[in-house]
Amino acid sequence: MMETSKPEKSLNFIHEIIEEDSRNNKYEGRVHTRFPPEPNGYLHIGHAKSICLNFGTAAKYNGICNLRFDDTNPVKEDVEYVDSIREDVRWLGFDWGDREYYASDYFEQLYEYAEFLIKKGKAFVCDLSVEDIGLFRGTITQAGKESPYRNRTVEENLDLFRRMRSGEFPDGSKVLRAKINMAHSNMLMRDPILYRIIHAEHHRTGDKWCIYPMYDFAHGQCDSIENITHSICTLEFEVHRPLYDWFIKELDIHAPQQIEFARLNLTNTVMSKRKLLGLVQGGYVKGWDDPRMPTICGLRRRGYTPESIRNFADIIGVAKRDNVIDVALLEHCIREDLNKRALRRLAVINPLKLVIENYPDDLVEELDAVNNPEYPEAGIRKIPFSKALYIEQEDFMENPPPKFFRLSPGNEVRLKYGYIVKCTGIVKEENTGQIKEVHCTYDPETRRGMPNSNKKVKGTIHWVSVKHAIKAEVRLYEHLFIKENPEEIEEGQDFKANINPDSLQIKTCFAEPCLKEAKAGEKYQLERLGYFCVDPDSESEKPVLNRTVTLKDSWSKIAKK
RNA sequence: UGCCCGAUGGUGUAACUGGCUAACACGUCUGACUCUGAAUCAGUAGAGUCCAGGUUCGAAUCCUGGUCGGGCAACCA
Repeated sequence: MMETSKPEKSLNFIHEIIEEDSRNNKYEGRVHTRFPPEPNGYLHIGHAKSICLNFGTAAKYNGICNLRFDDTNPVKEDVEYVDSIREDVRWLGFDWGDREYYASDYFEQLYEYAEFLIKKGKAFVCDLSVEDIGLFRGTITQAGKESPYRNRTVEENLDLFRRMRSGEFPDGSKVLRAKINMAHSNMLMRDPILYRIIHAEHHRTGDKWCIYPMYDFAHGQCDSIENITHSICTLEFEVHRPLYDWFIKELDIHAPQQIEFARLNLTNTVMSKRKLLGLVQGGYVKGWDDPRMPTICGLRRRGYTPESIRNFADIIGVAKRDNVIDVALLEHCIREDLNKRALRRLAVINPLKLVIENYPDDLVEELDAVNNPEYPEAGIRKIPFSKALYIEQEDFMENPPPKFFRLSPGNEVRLKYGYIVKCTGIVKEENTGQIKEVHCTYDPETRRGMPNSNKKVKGTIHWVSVKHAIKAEVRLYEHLFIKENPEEIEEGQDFKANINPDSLQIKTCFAEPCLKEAKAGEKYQLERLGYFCVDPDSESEKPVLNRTVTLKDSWSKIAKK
């Protein structure tokens, strides 16, 4: 009953900044964040961290979070991505209400900001070529040189900029630049580009514009316009913060606080958009939603739940140091969640026939099986039991090593939900000597509720009735990359050498009949085989099950020793 | 070679902002229980906080100097 005053979870550094601001009444105690993806690709688990961070911190402080599409580069962006992002964020369980915004909503306002800077003498139109701009910028250790166009008059700049807007000049011929300092130690402050000319169709504004603002000129101002208080972004934008603040100050508008955090890295996983695109385009995977992809849609199809991903984001925490999270942690999160919700089913992947010699030939019994042992309210189902069964090949060993609890000659084992059987013999293939079937006898008194049902045996194995089994397709997934840090793979290098050839194995299994009615998206635990999700995209007659994750298996460790 | 940022068990995150034996989670290993060896429960090992100095009664926390890692020279975001 006694509640300790100590909070369950300590505050992360972002929370501390927010609480500090709140103490200083910096934003009247308001917390307003935003998740600002560029619609140029699909969201992945790294974005999920950012989404949880932005929506989560807002919620924690009774604030709100906007969804804003950072669509300032028409040549890279597409509505396809907008739609997928919207769907993925919603699926993760976050609600942005009516606050769905686009940087392109603010193009007119941003344009006015630009004219304002020109009039203030803080921006100029530059005619230098791409190459020359690069040359004039200097290097990381050497100061740059000022553009020869830097001292144009306000009138000339204004005239030129307006003509840029009206479409008078071709792509690449002119840009608008801020007038800051070509000798600044921060390269981004060396007269950064504000606007460039792109005669391209924008997915929202069509051909209304032919000049588009750069990220730096758009992001902070968009934050400001939306009255954002805390603009949470990844570490690589740290060096952009002085510029972010510079625009806000020169424009004299509401000043949000940019806060940077370290992006998520996962072992055996690539996260960069370029590489993910390479996997899709190179045909290494079957699309953005391939269950081996770390994309949100891939994880969803694989069988991950929003809850498990949110929990994962919570557990990994947030800080500024580079980190590589073991995928085992992600897998732990999904096992934990699926253990609670997945229905148990019996299925055999590598069948071995088991014949119960003393079981009546034509008898079929309907055995009660619980759907989830931890949640009785999940109910029970009936499974047909008969004389001939399939068991898993690995559940029988002719010459068992010590500590092998499963079936072996002379040994007793329980058939899950059914009887205790004793192995009495093996039938082998005449030529090859391979085990064709295993024979056993059963004790009719050992069924649940029977007098001998409490008899202790070391092992329990799963089975399925030969006569009644249905066939199902199972897709067994492993990590796509063998390498623990595949992000190190050089740009342009072929993925082939690094891809795990066993990352996808398609097999047919024999399953209990009730799996016939499996519906898309449903989650099952096939005893000992792992957690599975019914593939939503399959057009196959038989059920198709994607393995989300294997069960932890301590036997394989024992066996190795 | 310049600027910015970071460094705590195998991995990640904490440590009431200078104060108790450096905590928690995952992973590891061990045991109990079980109609699966899963789950559950209990327990174990593993860091003295990048290094060297300094301030202090007291430093993971402050100062100085190093070392290592990351980011920055798209008309990408």
